[in-house]
Amino acid sequence: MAVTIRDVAKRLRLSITTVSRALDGYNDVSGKTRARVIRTARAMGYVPSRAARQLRRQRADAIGYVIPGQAPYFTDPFSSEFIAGLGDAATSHNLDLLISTASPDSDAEHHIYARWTQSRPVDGIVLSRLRLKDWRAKYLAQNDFPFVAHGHARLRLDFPYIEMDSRAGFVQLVQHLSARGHRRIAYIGAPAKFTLQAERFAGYQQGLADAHLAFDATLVAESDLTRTGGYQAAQRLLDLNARPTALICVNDLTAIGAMRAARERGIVVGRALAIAGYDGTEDSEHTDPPLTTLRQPIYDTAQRLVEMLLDRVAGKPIVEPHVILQPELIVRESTTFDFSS
Amino acid sequence: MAVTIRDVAKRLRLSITTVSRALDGYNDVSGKTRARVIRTARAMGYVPSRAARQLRRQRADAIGYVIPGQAPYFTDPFSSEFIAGLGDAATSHNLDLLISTASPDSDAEHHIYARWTQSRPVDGIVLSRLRLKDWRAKYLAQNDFPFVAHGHARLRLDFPYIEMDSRAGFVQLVQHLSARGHRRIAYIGAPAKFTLQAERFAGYQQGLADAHLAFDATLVAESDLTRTGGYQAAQRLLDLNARPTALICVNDLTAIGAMRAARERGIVVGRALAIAGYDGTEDSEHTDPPLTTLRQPIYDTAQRLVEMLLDRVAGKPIVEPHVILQPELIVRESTTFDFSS
DNA sequence: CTTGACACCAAAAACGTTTTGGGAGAGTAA
DNA sequence: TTACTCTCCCAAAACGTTTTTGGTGTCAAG
Repeated sequence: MAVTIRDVAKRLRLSITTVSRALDGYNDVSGKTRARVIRTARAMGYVPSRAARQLRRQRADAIGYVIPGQAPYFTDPFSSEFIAGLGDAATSHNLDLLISTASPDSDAEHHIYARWTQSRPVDGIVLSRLRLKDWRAKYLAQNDFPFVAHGHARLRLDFPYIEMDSRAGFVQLVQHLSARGHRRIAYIGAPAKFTLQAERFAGYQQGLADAHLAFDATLVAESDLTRTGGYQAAQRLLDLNARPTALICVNDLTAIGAMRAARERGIVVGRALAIAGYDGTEDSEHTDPPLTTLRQPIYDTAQRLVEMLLDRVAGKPIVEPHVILQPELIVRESTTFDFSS
Repeated sequence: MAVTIRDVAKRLRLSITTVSRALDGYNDVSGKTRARVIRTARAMGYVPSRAARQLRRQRADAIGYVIPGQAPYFTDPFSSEFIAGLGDAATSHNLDLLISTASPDSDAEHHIYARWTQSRPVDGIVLSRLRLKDWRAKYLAQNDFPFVAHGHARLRLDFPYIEMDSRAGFVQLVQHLSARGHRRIAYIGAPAKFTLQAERFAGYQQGLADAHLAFDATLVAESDLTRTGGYQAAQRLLDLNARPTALICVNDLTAIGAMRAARERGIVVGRALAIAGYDGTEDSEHTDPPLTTLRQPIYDTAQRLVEMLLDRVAGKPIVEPHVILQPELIVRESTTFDFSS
């Protein structure tokens, strides 16, 4: 079928060993022979069998990522960009990227992690959207399986991660809004189990405190990080008697849904209502009006995570195992109107 | 390290063969022995090594998909939903899904397909966003590598695919617009090499002809299927002296970008300008105003493609190798205003 | 009693690599 | 010459499965 190393060796009248070592760049092969081998191998279209190599080296040369979505409607641009980053990094390191989908804490999720750690089709795993008590982190650490994460958990566990200081970001955002005269600032969040919710919500509260604004629980809604979720949550908030003048959303998707709810009520976003999101997705540039948001470098983060993971897999110490990045506040028309005037 | 079949056999004082055959459900193992084997294997946490199995069976139990994006900014919800469909289908068949990214006709793309066909980490490949002369289809067919496609190519090649009758969809869309009094209907398309462009453009032209409207080349713009691309293309069209009153976009993303261009010019979408897209992504529900679009069942299509691919891999004849689906016209406020009044 | 048929199991080959442990020959030093 | 060191190459083992081939009892039929 496919051309194997044996075919190449036979053609060259060399041993399999020599061909293998020549291709792998060992220095116990003469330059002439190596050149001959490489030329012939390429000419014959030889590519090592992945399975055989994996079996022998006990390494898969692949990494895995489980998209944390609720199928069939996961269309979060965060995931897309994250996957693009992982994919490109993987390719440039000659790795394969294995993808699966499972909603958080579902049976499917448990199953896939069990399979990946036992059957070892991947050398390491990238986690994203961590939960405060993330069973995945616990499980992988327990089984001594290499992994890195986007975001951290509140567990007595040490693992490499990159996270955004989204708390600081939201503090900054509240400040931005209060400086424009907003006094009733609402917040649409995510389920409490997610670390990102804990931090962003904390940032929101901290921001209120900094601005000497009272926290009002009725101005807080929980959603599910989707457009539709944001739409529904915003409906409730906008129908309050004392309507908020500003809406901080846990991510851009939520904000996009919220904008729709406002429009349906004839509330002009950017004038009668300020709305802000988080992520800095391309979507946010094209909303009406363009959305104020906190940008995080999703693609680059994904790439960097792969680097960290590879070090982890290789057993090398990781230079900077806990990276904390600052999100960048991007002010657009959805929040520029000054309410104090 | 991990527990192997040998360990299980030793524990049970059975041969490796028997353990293997018991687990695989052959009927030349007594029921009692089988039960014993299964129980012990589970208790010991035995999971067959993927690599060893692959090597021996000459099958990877995995399928591959290359995201046709321009990194780093691929955030097309089409891909997201497509991947979700592939992933779920793969999981339910106990397959792995390998993902890579490469922009069309790039070196990276050639490289990845070469590697996947030679090194065989996947049993089959799913293609999407076909090109008229798709080298991938040609290449895979030539190398007798199993694949299926979303959309077809204009090649003398027979392969299984599912495609949308987007031509008919666009005819219907033009009819919808002309019935509302639009006479200057513009079109923002994609690069000509894509099959989807050929078909949708043809539908647009056919629709004009059906409505006895003259085709005007200045009302046609080429874009790149992204929001930003749509934004730029729309700018040109909206700055024409004789401005179009309707804008048909090759996909939703393009339409979203176009809407922004209109807003920046103070043109009220839905009143002074009709805009329509294609795909029926969740995005389209939340734009301002909500976007008229042609919905295609991305997630279901992906799942069905996996089924077809598996038949192909197994060498089974495919019941219905060429599926053609009708997109569903979803009329929303972006095109409801009647110009003839 | 012999002959199959059947149920069960073991040994060994094979999949295609990488790695281990030399080994032949040439050159150099004593 | 002998002993030693390089340089270049190779045979064989190993990775963990599945599959092929064949062997041993037991039992029923002839």
